[in-house]
This record gives sequence, structure tokens and C-alpha cells, in this order.
Amino acid sequence: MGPRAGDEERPTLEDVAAFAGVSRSTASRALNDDAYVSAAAREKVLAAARDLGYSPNQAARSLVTRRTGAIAVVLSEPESRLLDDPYRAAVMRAGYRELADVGRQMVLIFSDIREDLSRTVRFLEGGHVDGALVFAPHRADPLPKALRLLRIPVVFGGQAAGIRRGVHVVDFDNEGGARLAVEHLVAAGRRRIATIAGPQDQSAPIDRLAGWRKTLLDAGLDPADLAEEADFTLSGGANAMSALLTRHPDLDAVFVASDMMAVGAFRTLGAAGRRIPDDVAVVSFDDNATLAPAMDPPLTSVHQDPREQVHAMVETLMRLLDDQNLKPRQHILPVSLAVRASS
Amino acid sequence: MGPRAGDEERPTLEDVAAFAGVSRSTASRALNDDAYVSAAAREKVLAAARDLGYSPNQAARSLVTRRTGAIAVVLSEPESRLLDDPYRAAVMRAGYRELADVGRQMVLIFSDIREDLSRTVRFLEGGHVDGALVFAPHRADPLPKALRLLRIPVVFGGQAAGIRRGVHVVDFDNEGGARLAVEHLVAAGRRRIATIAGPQDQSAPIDRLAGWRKTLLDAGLDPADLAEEADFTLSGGANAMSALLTRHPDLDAVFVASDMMAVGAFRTLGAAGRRIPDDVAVVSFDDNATLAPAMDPPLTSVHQDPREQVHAMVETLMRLLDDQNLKPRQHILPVSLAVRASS
DNA sequence: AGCCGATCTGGGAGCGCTCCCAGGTGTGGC
DNA sequence: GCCACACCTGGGAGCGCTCCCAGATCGGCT
Repeated sequence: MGPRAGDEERPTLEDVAAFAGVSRSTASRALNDDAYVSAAAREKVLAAARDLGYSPNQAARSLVTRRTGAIAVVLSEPESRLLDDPYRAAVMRAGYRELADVGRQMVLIFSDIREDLSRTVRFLEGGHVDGALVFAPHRADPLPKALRLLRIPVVFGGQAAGIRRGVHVVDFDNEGGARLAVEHLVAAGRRRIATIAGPQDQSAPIDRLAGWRKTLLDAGLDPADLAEEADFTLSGGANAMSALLTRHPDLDAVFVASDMMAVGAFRTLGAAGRRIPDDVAVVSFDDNATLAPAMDPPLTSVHQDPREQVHAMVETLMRLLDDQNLKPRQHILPVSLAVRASS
Repeated sequence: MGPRAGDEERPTLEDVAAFAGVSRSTASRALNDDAYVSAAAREKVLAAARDLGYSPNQAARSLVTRRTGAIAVVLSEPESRLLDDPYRAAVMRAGYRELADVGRQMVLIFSDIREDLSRTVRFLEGGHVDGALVFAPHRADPLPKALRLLRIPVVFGGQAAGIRRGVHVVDFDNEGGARLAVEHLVAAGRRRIATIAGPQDQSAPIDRLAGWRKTLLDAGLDPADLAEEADFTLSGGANAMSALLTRHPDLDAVFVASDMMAVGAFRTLGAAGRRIPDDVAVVSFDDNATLAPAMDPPLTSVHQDPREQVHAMVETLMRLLDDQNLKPRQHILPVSLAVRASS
């Protein structure tokens, strides 16, 4: 019959050792492929573990090792933003993969800026995880500062609210991406290039706006009055486009700080009888895999690869776990332009 | 100075007890608000815990209680599908919230059908979590059957691959939703109602196709040759629409099994010079918050609320944790039709 | 007074694991 | 022939917590 079927008791390391005819210590060494175990003993232990269906008790293990093997991925945003942001979905997926590749389990934490600060902090310091990857794009978010006081290793994805020094950051080149987009429009002969900027309480949209402005100036064009701020939503983008068209009926291009706002801009342009790209070229930022290629016409957008960002973050975090005194640095990743029919 | 600043050592329960002048047992009782602790003792312990910045060691706790306080949310799909599926993002978000509401931590598991079975199973039985919410829509997915052999409490979201009995399931009324959509089209006077079905290796699209067929028959219309299967992608939807138009140039409506495929259908219809909804009405399934309202014209779609589904799943799982012998049942949730300009 | 039960407390045991240390065995060098 | 040193093994301790049990205290009732 082998081991009793339907047995409620899960086998322990001691059981495996007894079954293999060795001591608990030797079994432990074999399972954790330690040095100093004979090949014969290792074989026997591994076979016993397989036969008994043994899997180690993680609680017992991390009680003594003081490591959990889990890493938190913290997404700190107002509730509304998270629901429909495919970029975040890609971040989660990438986080899972990249952490699995280094043998770590991802524990996902959603943390609404306004509500969940103390719960999130309590969880992170509760010893559930060995470290954290934190995405907290809003400047007013108190989380990054709170985390600084904790002893837990943290790497930020994107600029951490108000903190420029002493933290590990992996960010995209937002300003450079905006520059790519605008240079593309200039090269195509556009001269009245407006922008729909994102909320100026976040680093990324601030940098994108700065990139647009500087590139125009470098090209000898005047940015004055050609920028309109919106809130990253469809309707926000539509309204901003209306305002821009009213002020500058002669504009021939617009750089939009996110794909979702570009949808709104498309609406307004269509309703106003402007053809894309013939009358107005549109370039966006995000290159959202769901949205950008699905639009009509397909949207030219600045492509940022979340997988690449998360990979760099995990790499940094692993080094940080080895060496708590690792010198913090800002790691800026390049972006590229995905050119489609809208420009 | 209070407790030493920058102390590496985290305080233990024993420290808290000593500080409060009581025993470890009493401190434990106070912190877990057990009965049989005097008000005075409780006060002292709570104050001590606060002053020392104590947070309990979860590993030690779950070693003895055999509970982790964590619940896995398992998304079992081929890698490609997960990246750009906002429905899944909503499921994750809802899972996090609903589990937080019952004091549980979500641990997210992505499990590629083809690659990750053994890793997922190993994790789930490793004692990391107390139970699991599993989304495994593909009929060929071996995960549900593998989980059956484990002793871990599981609730499925959507029909579990090939298993109809003995499992806990919370699903949407896919057939009823399709019926709503088609009845809406019939009521609007449409008579040549085609469908772009989803992959017939999954329960949900199978049921949606069945609902379309039955409703047509009930209305005295002939479904023959008006169905085309596609793979839930944009291009799949576009190609299916082409095939349908070629076969039936006179069709006046199409029920599409997902929003993403509806985007493809829109493309094809536009290229063929058909106006929506004047020439061809389009109704879809998903009511993806990002996509459906953003389309031109905005898409009529069957609305399913992932939060509601997850809520029911968590409720069932909590009951299951209390009572392992809870009688399994199929819980079917109603859906509604979000009517927009495309129909 | 005496007793019983309810209320409260402290110490011991032990969850399953890893790590340390004390040994045992074999091999090679002098 | 003996020591040094690698290699390998087993047992003890202990991680920080919860639970059990024995005991202490205190009313209230016979």
C-alpha cells in the first residue's frame, strides 16, 4: 500500500529522514543541497521525499533562517487608477516572472494612497517578506518616506515621492521619450505641436512635459500656450483637445502624455472634422498593448517595457539583500518610439 | 532615550511581556484578544507593544497555528493572454480588496498552463497559504484535477476544467448574457444576427455560443452558418468578421464573444464601408471598462462584475475553511447589458 | 466556614526546521 | 605507524509563538 492513503498528517523532515534511514540533519543537508553529504545519502533522502510527498514547512524554515523567500510588489495608487491600467497588469506579470526566476514568490500589495498606509507598513514590517518593489508615482504619497524608516530593503519603480537621494530607483527616460516623440513630429514637418500633459503631481508626466518643451525650443519652435494639463482619463483628454483646438485652430500635431488620453483626443478631433494624421498628427506615451494598436488609426506611441524595468528592479533588490550597504543609485532605462499610422 | 535607536533586534513577545511586567502567556492572550485577561493587563501589554514597536513574527505564529492568514489567487492561462486582459486585472484588484476585508493577505500566482503546473502545485501544498481562489478557464488545463488531489480548500472562478461535481464554483451566467445580447438585437428589429464565438476549448465561450444559438431559435431565426470561431484577439475578430461578411453580405447584426474581438470586427466593418450601428449592429461580451466606452461608436456589451464574483468566492472559501465538509455547489451570477451606441 | 466555579496567571512543551558542534571515518604525508 | 585534515554524520539547541495545564485569587452560595 505504501504510505497510508488519505493521511491527514503531512510528513515532516524527521519522517523523511527515518524513511531514508539517516538523521534529520543529513536529510536537511541533502534537501538544501549543502556540501558534505555523500551521494548515497542524498539519493536516499531525495527518493524518500518523493515517495512520501514531502514538502518543507515554510513557516518552520523561515522561523530559523529569518528569510521568507517572498518579495512584495507594492502598487500605491488611488483605487480608481488601478482598475483599468494595463501597464500595471504588465508590471504584475513581469514581477511574478522575474521573481520566480530568482526563486522568490511575489506577494502583491495594493495600497490606496489615502487609506492603506498603516496597513501596508504593518504588513511589510511584519516579516512576511524579505524586501519590496514599490511603485508609488504620486509626489504626495507618504509611503516612500514611511518606508525609509523601516529596515526592509526597497527598490522603487519610477521616482519615489519627493525623495531624490538615498533610495534605489529604476525609472524610464520620460523626458527622453517625449523628446523622441516630438522630434519625430518635427522631422515629419509639423510646426504647431501642442501637448496634452498628465497630472503635474507625478514625476513621469512632469518629465514628459519638460521633454516636449525643451525639444520644441531646440527646434526653434515656440511652446507658449500650447500645453494643456489633463488627468490621464479619456474625457480629460477629450476636453484638453477641445481647449487646444479652440485656442489654436491651426495646430498640426499633438503629443499626448498617455494612450488613454489619446483616445479622448481622437474623439474630439473626429468630432471637429480633423483627419488623423492628415490634418493633425498624434503621438502618445505608454504604447499600451491593448489600446494603441486597436485604435483607428493605430496610435504612434512611446514604448516602455515594464518587463525590462522590473528585471532591473529585481536585480538591484537581490544585490541589496546580499549587501544592505549597497550604494543607492538612479537607474534610468531608455525608451523607443513605436511608429504607427497616427503620425 | 527609550529603546535603543537603530537596534537591529526586533522585539519579541517575551520582550513585550517583560516590559509590561506580565508573562509571555498573558501578553499573547492580550494581543490576540483572548478571553480571560484582566483589563489592566491588557492595557499594559498593548502599551508595551506600541512603545517597543512590536509586530508578531508570522512564521512563528503560523508554525504553531498551522494557519498563514494568506490566500492564493491563481490565474492559470497561457502567458500571452494575461498580459493584456483588463478583466484579470480587475479580478486581482477585487481579490485583494475582498481578502483584505476578511483579514487575509492575497498571494498572487500566475501559472502558465503549459509550464508551471508542478511549481504551482508545490507552492500551494507548501503551506504558504490556507486556501486558493483559482481561475482556470481552459478545459484542457490539468491544474483543477491536480488540485483535487490536494487537501487545500479551493474555490474556482468560472467552470473548472472538465470537473462538474464536487468542486466549489462561482461563475457568471454566460448563456444568459448571450441571450440578453441577442434578445436586444432581435427587439431592435435585426434579423440576420451572426456571432463571432470565442475559443471552444473554454466553458465561457461555449456557453455564450449556446446562448446565441438558442435565442435565435426561440425567435424563429436560423443560426445556420452564421457563427465563426476566433481566438479572442483583435486580428482573430477582424478575420472572423471578414469571413462572415463574405458568406452573408446581408447580415445586419453581430454578437461578439469579447470586447477585444469587437475591436477587430469594427475594423473590418469600417473597411467594408458598413456603418455601425446603421448597417450592422454590434453587441459584445465583457464590458471592459477601458475598451468598451472608448470605442467609436461606444460598444454595447454584456457587463459582468468581477468584484461580485470574487466576493462570492471569498465568502465560500471562508465557509470552507471553517468547515471542510461544506457541500460543494455551483453559484451562478447574473449579468446585465450595458447598452451604448453600437447597437 | 467551607466549597465550588468563574476568572485570571505563569510556566512548560512543542510546532518543524536550520545551524552548531562534537564526533566518526577515511586518506595521504611524513 | 601516527598525525593532520578532509569528508561526512547525528544530536542538541533554539528560532518566537500558541496552547495546555496547574495553580492562584475571588466572590457567592450552601
